[in-house]
Amino acid sequence: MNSLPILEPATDEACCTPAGPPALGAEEAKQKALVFKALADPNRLRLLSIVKAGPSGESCVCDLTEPLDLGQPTVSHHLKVLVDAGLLHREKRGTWAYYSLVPGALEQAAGLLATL
Amino acid sequence: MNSLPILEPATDEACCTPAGPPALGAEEAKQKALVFKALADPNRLRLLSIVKAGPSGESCVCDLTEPLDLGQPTVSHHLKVLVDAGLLHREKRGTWAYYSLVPGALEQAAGLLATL
DNA sequence: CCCTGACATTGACAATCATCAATGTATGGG
DNA sequence: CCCATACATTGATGATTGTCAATGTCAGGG
Repeated sequence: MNSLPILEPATDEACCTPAGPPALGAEEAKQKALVFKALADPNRLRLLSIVKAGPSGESCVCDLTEPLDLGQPTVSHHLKVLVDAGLLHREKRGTWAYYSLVPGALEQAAGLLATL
Repeated sequence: MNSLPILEPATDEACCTPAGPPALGAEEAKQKALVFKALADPNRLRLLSIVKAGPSGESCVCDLTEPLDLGQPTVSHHLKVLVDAGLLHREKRGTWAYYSLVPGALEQAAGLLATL
């Protein structure tokens, strides 16, 4: 659906905040908010944490369903949100689906706060 | 209501993720999610941006209502959410209310992503 | 005092979201 | 070919949330 804003040059204004629109353009703000929306759920934060802590750097859904005490469809839904936000990567091997952190995605999300 | 998690030592488990609970505890995750929930709205991101870009580092509500094209009660509501999240500071002088960034709050929020 | 201006609070409503049960799809084994 | 397993998708439901209109509060000016 949506991914991390790829550092677009603020498709909004010309150069140096010409006093017209506010510092952060409406469209730019909407893009950045999508990333934080994906992070704004406790269970999704835990999913990211588990995937990150995994020994091989990746986890399958069956490993994620149990520790969260959530149904499998719900976990699948959260994973989809994180993939759409550009934070997780999905790779299907055989019957299993393996999720891993997109390299640098968390750092880039953190960077969004510095460029407000 | 709620503020930035003050770097608590993860009131959850004993020491080194003893394989029982997942990497990020449920309570810890809920606390961190509160911060990102506050950031998960385009208009609130723009509010932070405007306050940050302000020449004196602070802005009153009347300066924030117009550029966002929102009603005054709505802006007041968003500002309250940001204050409750520990991101903004409110100071009332005379008839006006001045909002400013809590020093280091954005950096601390960004740091939450590094310690997932 | 009353009146105006700046802001907060309340109540209501529509929209979004998190969750689950049920069902769909595809892969691998027999 | 059939069945079990792993995961995704759909539909429904209750809970949050963003927004506004109306009202409340409080300071300053006449």
